[in-house]
Order: sequence, then structure tokens, then C-alpha cells
Amino acid sequence: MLSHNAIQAPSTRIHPDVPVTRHTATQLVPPAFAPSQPHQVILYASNAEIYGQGERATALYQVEFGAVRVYRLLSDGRRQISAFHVAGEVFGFEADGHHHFFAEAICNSAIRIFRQPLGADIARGILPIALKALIRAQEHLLVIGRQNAAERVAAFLLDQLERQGGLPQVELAMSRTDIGDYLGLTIETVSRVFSKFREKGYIRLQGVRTVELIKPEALRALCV
Amino acid sequence: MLSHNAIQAPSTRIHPDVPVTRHTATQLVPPAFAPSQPHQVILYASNAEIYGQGERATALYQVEFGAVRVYRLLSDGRRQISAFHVAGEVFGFEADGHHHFFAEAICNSAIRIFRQPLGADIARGILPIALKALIRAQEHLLVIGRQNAAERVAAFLLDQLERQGGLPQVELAMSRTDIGDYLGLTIETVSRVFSKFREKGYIRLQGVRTVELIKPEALRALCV
DNA sequence: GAAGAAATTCGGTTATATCCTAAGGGAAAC
DNA sequence: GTTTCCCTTAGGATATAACCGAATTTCTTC
Repeated sequence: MLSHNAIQAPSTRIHPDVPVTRHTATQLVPPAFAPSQPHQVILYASNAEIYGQGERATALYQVEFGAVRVYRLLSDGRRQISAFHVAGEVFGFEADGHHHFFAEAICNSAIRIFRQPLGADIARGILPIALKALIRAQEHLLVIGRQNAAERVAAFLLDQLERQGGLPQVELAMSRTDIGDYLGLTIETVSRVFSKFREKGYIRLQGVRTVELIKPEALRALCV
Repeated sequence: MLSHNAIQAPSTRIHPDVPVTRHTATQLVPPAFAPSQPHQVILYASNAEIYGQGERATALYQVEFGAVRVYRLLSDGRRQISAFHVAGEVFGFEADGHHHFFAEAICNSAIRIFRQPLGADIARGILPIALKALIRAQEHLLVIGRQNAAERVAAFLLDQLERQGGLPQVELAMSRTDIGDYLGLTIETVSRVFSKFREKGYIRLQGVRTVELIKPEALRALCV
């Protein structure tokens, strides 16, 4: 009964059991470039579900463009986003053939889906990606387990900066609610920290979704 | 400046650069059962460091007996334990050849060390283990990101119960400080929740490290 | 461009967990 | 058996972020 931004349920879910119609999306690209490795790119509308907790996990996913949130829910609607994924990143790993999380498109997104079973050579290629995801998750544990609100938001902004190649102009694909649910904070707290950083001259806000990091070193000093 | 249980540094570290002498341990078992796959079992004393953040990662580790904590530190000493490992479990995965975390023996422990490079077949065997670790970490994010103190401790106790095969008598290898740093709480809060669970009849404490889960279903109802 | 809806920001109050201090208990050392 | 030290428990004050309500801004839709 602590933290919130309560959310009823995966909202845009339509047909949980039928992958083909599970999304409000249209096919974009011919399904396969090689017969032996059938994979297709599917468009997902904003907030469309890509997969849901409990479903059988039969594929891997790669973001072509757009952004994805992977999250888990408590029964009362509390949500924890464990990761965001942007263009190029692979997600959807599962250990036992079932999804333990939900995945949704944050904005209109194209997702490439790999359905072939994992041979040894493919496993070798996937392992480093999975290990990187593991390290990211464990580092995120430090952020939400031991850092205060300002430190968490600073870490988040720096992470976004890094992912967008270092240009100080950072485009946020996600809402304040998403950021809060990623950082284990409420939207009010996230908003307050943004305002505080603005007042201190660390960032400049051009619209709600565009953040210019003026003093990244100040943010970096915060969360070391 | 929020949460604590501050710890200066990996305390028992002796020779950071010399793996063989890095621990206060003695060799236990002949180094290899197969010449092509040299691996050895090393004894670590309680609180001895197994590896440290920044060191080159050249091996995988498996707990023979005892228990291990894997953690990360902030510069002011705040610590987040990302995982505990008990007999049979494998840890020490790294993505880029360097350790991003510290690993220490919680109690006197024996660790089997695998040094051979990862071939495709081995990668395939390791992948499911890494994926399981990834899911654990992401599920733990939900616990410390969105659950309150009582829910966190309940989740921890149930996790320990499951790991020890379901016998209601749970032996805790770790101190209250370790539990706090795993759950993102202070030791006072952990202790208070233990007391509250005892008063409610959920658990019985036989000594500090032995917890009998009398009503696991009550704990389960707490953290769903 | 106007109206409506949604998302974000702001202000004030409250609750939870930290912080600080101190007492109690067990294990190890003498 | 006694002492010492460390871990744990306990109590009370404080602070941080949640909670609640509302104003403002932004985005959609017409």
C-alpha cells in the first residue's frame, strides 16, 4: 500500500491467445528474408500489447523503431517497469517457455519477431545480449533500492542520454507515469525533481518530452 | 542520502590482483576432474571476497556449499545486494569481460571455479541459467520498487522457503544487514517487520537465524 | 480555432521508513 | 565463569516521498 500510479490491467489487450490479432497493428514488411529463419516485422500502435504475462514465450523481439516497456503488475495495480527498449535492442528472453512480464509499445513501434528455436550458435549470439540485460537489471536494483528520488531521476536521464548517443537533446518516448513506474516513484515526485533540476539549471525542458541536459556532470555527480 | 546500512568497502579483500591469494581460503579438492576443463574448488572464509568490481572476469563460479552475496556499492557506502546464491547455483556472469559487482562469501563456503572459455555448446548450457538470473533480478525490481517493508520481507522469506525445498524451518545464512541491503531497507525496519510477523503468528524465531514459517499463506497473501 | 480530454505541475498534509540513541542477547575469547 | 564485542531489538524524532486535491498545460478532436 505504498507506492503507486495504479493501473488496472494491460489495457490494450484484445485477444490474449491469438498472437496474430493480439495487437492493433498492421503488417509492414514481408515476413521473411530467409526461408530457414522466418521472421517478420509487425507494427504496434501506441500502448498495444506485444506479449503478456503467462503467455507461452515462443519468440525473441527486436525493436526496429519506436520504444517498448517491459513490466510486471501486482494484484492491486502497482506496476514496476523493469526495462525500456529502443531501436536495435532485443527483448523477450524467458527461461521456462513462459513470459513472466508484459511488453507494450510505448509509441507506434515496429518490432521484428524471431521465431526459430535456439540452436547452439544462436544461443552463443544471444548470451551476451542476455548478460547485458542482466547487468542492467542488477544495476537498476541499486538505483531503486538505495538511491533517493533526485538520484534516481538523474540516473534515468543519464541513461537516456547515453542511449541516444550523447546528444544533449534527449527525446523521452515515455510519459511521467512510465518514468515513475520505472524508478519506483510517483509521477508527482518525478515532476518535482524535473522542476528542481530545471531551477538549478541542470536541464532545460522544451515541451514535456524534450529534455536538454545542460549540466550532465552535475547529474553524474548526484548518482555516483 | 536516503537508505543505508553503510559499508566502507569490501572488507576482507587482501590481494585484489592475484586471484590465487585473493581469499583467506585453502584448497579443498584436486583442481581438475578433466584436463581439458580445468576447474577447482576453493574455500572462502566468512566475508572473504570472491571477486571485486572492476576486476577482469575470467571464470564462472558455482557454490558447492555455503552462501554468497553479490552486491554493488555507491561511493558513500550505500550497498545493494542484487542476489544471494546457495549450493548448486552459478554466478559471476559478465557481459564485457569485467565484473560490475562484488561477490563475497556470507559464511564459510566452497566455490567451484570454471575457467575455460565459453564455446557454443557451453553458451547454450549457460544461457538458461543466465536467463533465470535475469528473471529473478527483474522480479526483485518489483519487490523493491513497488512493495512496502512488510511485503518485501514476506517475499524474501518465501523465497528462502522455496530455496530450501519447502521445509518450514528456514535457516538464514545472512545477517539482518544483508537482508536489509537486499531488500532496500534498514536493519531496524527488517527487525521490526520480523517482530510484527512473530506477534501476528506468521513466523516463529528460534534464535536469530532460524525462522519457522507457520503461516506461509499469510505471507503469500501479503506480497501478491 | 475552439472545446474537451488527458497529462503534467503545483501546494499542502500525511504516513512510512529512516535516522539516532540505547538497551538487550549470543557467540567468541580470555 | 567472566568479559568483550557484535548483532539484534526497541523507542522516539525526523525527513522523504506518498497521498489528496486542484490548477495548469498539452494534446485531440471537432
